[in-house]
This record gives sequence, structure tokens and C-alpha cells, in this order.
Amino acid sequence: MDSLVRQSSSTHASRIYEVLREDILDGRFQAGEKIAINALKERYGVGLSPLREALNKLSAYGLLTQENQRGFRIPDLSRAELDDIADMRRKLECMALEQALQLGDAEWESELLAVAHRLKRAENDHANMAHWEQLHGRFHRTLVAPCGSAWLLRFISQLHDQFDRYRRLAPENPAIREVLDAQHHELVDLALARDIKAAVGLIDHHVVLSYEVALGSCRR
Amino acid sequence: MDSLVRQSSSTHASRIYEVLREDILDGRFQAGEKIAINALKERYGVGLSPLREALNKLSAYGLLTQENQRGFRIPDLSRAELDDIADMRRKLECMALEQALQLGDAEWESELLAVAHRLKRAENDHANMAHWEQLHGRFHRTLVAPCGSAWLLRFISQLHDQFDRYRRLAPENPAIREVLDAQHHELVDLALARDIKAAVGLIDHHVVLSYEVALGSCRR
DNA sequence: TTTAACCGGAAAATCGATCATCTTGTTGTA
DNA sequence: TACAACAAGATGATCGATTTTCCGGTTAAA
Repeated sequence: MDSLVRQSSSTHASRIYEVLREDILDGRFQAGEKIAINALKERYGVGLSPLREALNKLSAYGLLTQENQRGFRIPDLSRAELDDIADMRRKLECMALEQALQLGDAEWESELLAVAHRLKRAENDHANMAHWEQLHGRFHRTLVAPCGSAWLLRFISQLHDQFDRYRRLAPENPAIREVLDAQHHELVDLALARDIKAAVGLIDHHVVLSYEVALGSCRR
Repeated sequence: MDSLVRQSSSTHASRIYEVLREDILDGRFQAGEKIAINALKERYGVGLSPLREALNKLSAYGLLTQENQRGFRIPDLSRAELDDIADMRRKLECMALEQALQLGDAEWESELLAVAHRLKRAENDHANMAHWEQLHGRFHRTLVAPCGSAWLLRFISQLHDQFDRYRRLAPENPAIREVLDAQHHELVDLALARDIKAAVGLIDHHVVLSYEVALGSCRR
């Protein structure tokens, strides 16, 4: 029936992996909460096997913890870990941006402009946060994409996901948010100008500012 | 029957994960090889579900690739990826060692000495490479353990595993091996002396030398 | 009162079988 | 001979049921 419209071959396991990842990032589970597999099974309307496969992957990725014989849990949140994550983000993203500015080509420049533009348009649409989140992630990934190191990109993405758990839980801070949004576009300008020193300084500042917002999730 | 001898709660899935990881690192599969699940099932004497869970974890970890609807594969080896892995190791391990030398306490010093000693004794026992590999991994982990960043340690371990696939496949190089072995003990001395500059320089050199050995796996 | 052993119920892990998809080999046609 | 359509076999993904393990409450013994 769907032989023509087939979305590039996905499986139950891969689909539920994405859904769960997004749900965890978005704080739809309590930190430290125990995963009730049978509840999830019904909540997502899927069998046990693909569900367990997704959970196993998520725990290898770091978005779940697993203890033998006692199932899966949502990881705890702690100030110490947020500090660690933010520090690592600063180091790795500075590293990546520096290389990206040296290696990025014209194709990359136009992609970056395109994503930044779409991000700007999503900034005011408070009704559709999910859309903004998606573009925001894509923007940061595009920014450092041509750094030349697949492993560096992989680690950065992983840290972003970890960081987002904290950030999305933190209370809104419109004042800082405005600065952060502006920085995205300054980053594009500096990237196109290949001003490595300024761009690296700005991304570092950007992460630190985001960190200050995310800190709000630890006071409660 | 084994109610008394139970090793601290492990599952079939977690045990086979470890076995498979070691087998992959040790090159007991061909690079690019397709995983025949049913063959593994019998080879390791385990059911399908725990096996699949282990495979899923390994692919999330990066020691397998997975394409929807067509199973798992051993990742290819390439010069470009080895370069990437080695570069990242240099950067991250230098970073970690610098912090470890600032934070490591007396307890750590004695652990480091102990592991280094056991490693030295294993150096000449060519009959038991697996033992040496285990201690070698432990030594490098101990060296940077007190760096203060759980995520940095995680990334470093992951890169070590990736790197080892190449290194263990490369032909032996006794001349370089001797230098590398000596460096382990020089690293201990510099660590105890808290000579950050020299220690960081040496670990960097150590990784580069290992890289030159590992390169041998790409020429065939 | 405290500690240790013992149940039941709940949850996790595992198995065997079924369903869906891909791959390969064959056949018929241009 | 080349190529497309099809069919059969192999492999992967998923399900339902079974086995194993853990957890909390209870009781018995020190």
C-alpha cells in the first residue's frame, strides 16, 4: 500500500528511538524516573522488542541509564554534570568552529545563511517551540559541520542533547534569550567573514550565556 | 545451581556485549563484514533478543553500523578515519592529562604506580596479549581518571576503542613498541612530579607514535 | 527491638515462532 | 545477449508467552 510513499525504510525501533529521544530532551519524563516499559509499550503502541532495542540504544547514547536486572531510568540532573557538559561544549565547539572557518566552502555558506534565516522567522512563533528547537539544533550543527572531524561532530551533538535536557527545563529568560538569538546571526556574519578569533570568542560566550539560562533548571 | 556463585548481576545481553566488543576490537571480524545474527546466536549460545540488544548498543557506541532493514555490519577501516581518531585523541587526552595533574590526589598516585607496575610485568609475556591489552587500557584510563570531567573520560574511552581496532590489526613494530612501553613509565614519573608541560608533551608524542604503528593496518 | 529468612506480586529478561523485507536466481521477452 | 519482471529463499524485525530476578511486606527467631 505504501510501496510508493515509503519513508526511507524505517523500523519500529528506529522510529520509537527518535520519539523517545525527543520526549526525554523535552522533559516529558521526570529526572530520575524509572521507565515503566509496559506503560511505554501502550503509550507508543509498539511491541516489547523494538521498544527495548530503542531503550538500549538510548542508554548507550547517554540519555538513559541502565542497571542490570532493574530496567531503565531517566538520568538524574545535577549542577555538577551541567557544569561538565557546558565546559566540554565550550572546548569542543570552539575547536570545531575554528576548523570549520578554515574548511567551509561556498556551499556551506549558503546553507548556513538559509538555516539562520529560517531560524529568525521561527523566533517569534512561540506557538511552535518544537519547530524552533529543531531549527536551532540544525543551525548549530550546520555552523560547525565542515570542521573535518566526524568524531568531533558526534561528540558535540551528544553534548547538545545532554545540554538541552537542562536548558529546556529551565524557566524562560527573555532578556538573555534576545541576546542569544542575536548572537546566532552575529555568528553567521563572523563565519562568512572568516574572522576566526572573533567567531570563536563569540561561540564561547554563546555557550556560557546558554549555560547561565540552563542553570535555572538546577534551582528547584 | 549457580545461586551462590552469581557474578554481580549480569544479563545475557550485558555479557555478550562485552564479548562482542572485545572480539570486534581484536579484529576477529572482517572490516565491512555483515553480521550474521543467526550464526552469532549459535556461536555464543544465546537467544535472539539479548543478542540484538547487545548489537544495538554496540552500534550506538560506534563499534557497529546499522542500516534499517538490513542488519548490522562491522564498520569499514579507512586512513581518513584513523587520522580523525588520532587527532581527537591527541587533543582530548592532552586536555585531560593537564587537568588530571592538577586534581589527582595521593590515592590516584598509588593506583597509577600499581597499574604501571603490573603493566611492566605483562610487557614480556607475549603469550598473554589479552592480559597486556587489558592492563594497557586500564593504565591509560587511570592516568587521566582524575581530570574531573566524566564526559571527557567517556569520549576518550570511546576513541581508545576505535583506535584499538586499527592498532591491533597493524603488524608488530618492536622498535616503536619498546619506545611506547618506556613512555608509559616516563608518564608516571612526570605525573607524580606534576610536570604538566612535559607530561602533556609526552602523551601527545605517545599518541602520535601509536598512530604511526596503527597506520600499518591501512596498508594492505 | 532488631535482624534475618520467607513469601507473593511485579517487573525485567529471554525464548521460540511469526511476519515483513531484502536478495538472488530464473525465466521470458525484446 | 541484455534486461525486466517475478518467484523462492534467506535474513531481519517484531510479537506473545515463558522464565528469571527483584522488591516490599510479613513473620519468626535471636
